[in-house]
Amino acid sequence: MSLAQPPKANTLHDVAQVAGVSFMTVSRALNTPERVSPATLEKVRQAVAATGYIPNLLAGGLKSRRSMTVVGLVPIISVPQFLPTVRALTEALDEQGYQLILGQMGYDHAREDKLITTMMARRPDGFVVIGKLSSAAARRQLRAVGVPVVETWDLMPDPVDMVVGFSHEQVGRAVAEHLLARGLTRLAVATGDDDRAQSRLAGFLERVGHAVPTVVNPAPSSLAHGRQALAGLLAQEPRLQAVYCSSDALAQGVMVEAAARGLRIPQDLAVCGFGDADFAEHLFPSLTSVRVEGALIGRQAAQMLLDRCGGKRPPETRVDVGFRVVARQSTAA
Amino acid sequence: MSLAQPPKANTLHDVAQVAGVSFMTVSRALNTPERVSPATLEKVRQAVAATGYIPNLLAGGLKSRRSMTVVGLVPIISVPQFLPTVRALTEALDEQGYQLILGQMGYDHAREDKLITTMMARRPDGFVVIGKLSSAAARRQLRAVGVPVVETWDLMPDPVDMVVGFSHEQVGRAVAEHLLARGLTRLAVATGDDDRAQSRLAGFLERVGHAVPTVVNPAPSSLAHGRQALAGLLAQEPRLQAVYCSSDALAQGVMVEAAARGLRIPQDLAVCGFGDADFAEHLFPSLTSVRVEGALIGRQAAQMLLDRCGGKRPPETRVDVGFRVVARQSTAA
DNA sequence: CTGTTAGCGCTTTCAG
DNA sequence: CTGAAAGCGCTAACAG
Repeated sequence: MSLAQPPKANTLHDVAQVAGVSFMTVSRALNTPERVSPATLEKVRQAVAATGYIPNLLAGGLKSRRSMTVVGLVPIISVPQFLPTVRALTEALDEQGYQLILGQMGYDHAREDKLITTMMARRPDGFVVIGKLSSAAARRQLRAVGVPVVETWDLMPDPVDMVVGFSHEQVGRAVAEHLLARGLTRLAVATGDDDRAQSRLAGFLERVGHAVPTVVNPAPSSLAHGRQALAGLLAQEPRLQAVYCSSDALAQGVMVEAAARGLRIPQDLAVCGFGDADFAEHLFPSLTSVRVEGALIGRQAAQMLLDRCGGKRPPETRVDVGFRVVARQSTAA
Repeated sequence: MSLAQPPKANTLHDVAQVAGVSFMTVSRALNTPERVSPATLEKVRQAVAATGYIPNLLAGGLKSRRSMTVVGLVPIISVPQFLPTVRALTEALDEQGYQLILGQMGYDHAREDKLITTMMARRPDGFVVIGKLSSAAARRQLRAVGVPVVETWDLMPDPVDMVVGFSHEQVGRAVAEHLLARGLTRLAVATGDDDRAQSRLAGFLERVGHAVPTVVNPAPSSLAHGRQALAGLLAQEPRLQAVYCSSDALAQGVMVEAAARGLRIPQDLAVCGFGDADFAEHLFPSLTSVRVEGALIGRQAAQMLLDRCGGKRPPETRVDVGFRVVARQSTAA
């Protein structure tokens, strides 16, 4: 071969030699310092500093069966919607010494089985999934292994293990209610084609009580989709009064297209988004949306996972974080 | 203790037993199938399927010193700017059997040392950093260990190891040139306070040749910051002709604030962003911005890293992916 | 409180 | 082409 193996890093043995104790004592000094005498502890501390020792978690994990990693499965990372969750999750895990291994499932459900098998090879201590696991094989596999799993951003009736989310159907109903309460009756929907958006649509239609003009675009939805959607919806129903959009990006697109057509919001057209992105309240006019505590979902998921990893009290297995319709100018009466 | 250890998964031994060969042969069948007879290969294949065997990469990595992981360090994951890079990086690594471990450094440079030490404990085969490593200690440590490092989104003169990015000063100059060429002279800047944005600002001012009204806001910048910024800039110079913004989110905020004040774009105020977010070309009016191939950066970084991991040809050590000012309506003459 | 003894599951190396 | 031996660096269990 050409190159030598990567250089060997210092090990517990090296530190032990410098400190003049057994390597096992060094291990204890690092992991359970309360079981080591203060004098020894100090010697070890200095030896660690002198050698620049960094533990090898691969080795530790092999023996202890705790890799101190959690796999995070997202549809694709470039969807802003879920970033607060990923961020909070990563931070919460990091605080406890766990790291996040990122996996992208794509919206087509195709990679799911392969990805989970790949990830299992890393022997993670848990899985956090944005959305639900849709592959029966994957669900079976995870259950069989008994690894903790938190599905998020939804409240499916039959989670693999734990779940923290909210009811998308309720969101749909609440949005419909919000619009109807303002006397808006000629409604329409611009929505992504993912499961959650479809659930919201179902709830929306249930509350409205009849079909409405609808444009469905492939997830992840974008501002461009929103512009196209409004064009399509106006073609179906020129006298449209309000549009519910399955994301704030979509809603923004609708607002842009409305502006381009000289339609005033909310006088000529009311708009409601979903997700309450950071920009929603700062648009002009400000955008009515549905606030979801994405960061809370991430923190909660981390805690549920770590509780279970620690073998602590049986953690909550199903957490509803709720949501809130935030009324702003775009749907003002 | 309360709970038993997690259940033991199948090992090479289990598969070997079923297949009626030695465990070493199974290992070869999986890793170097060309060195195993077709008949044996088939037996092993069936045994793997029957047992549902999933390799243990922790064990493999311990001996081989190749963990098949790469650490990705981002400022914070919730900045949309870098997502195409993270996405492409994750995908490119996954294709080669590598997974991405995510680390968030924050914009304050404080966590850098601690984070890198934490990550080193996982013995990654490489690091990809969005931005530059600023801690001298961290840089020294990484160099000492000899682990491949790719810094991205910038072209610093003294990278730790490899670098793929572009010149932010050149971007600043190009944007200034673009605005000046349109006869706009009363310019202003709304910018984030991160290193890269500051470099662009420096290039911008160099080309302009004199100071201009400037509002600096803490990264990551948002639409809300953009609105505030325009308000602040107009207070400094009511007859403003053009604003360069260090991100498209900021630029969008400037556009929103302009709309709220009844200013027409570009007639009353020209606006230029940076990053060419997906929404830039679909705004109304469409937003002039600076296109950077974020996904290319991710793919290129992955390739450089894996080339080096494979001990292949000395890979490129410095790649300039360039950029392009995309002129749109927001700066039309 | 400290040390010794066994591996964790795999890859490397060396023999057949 | 296949097998046996050794050990990666650490933790768990048991001894002192």
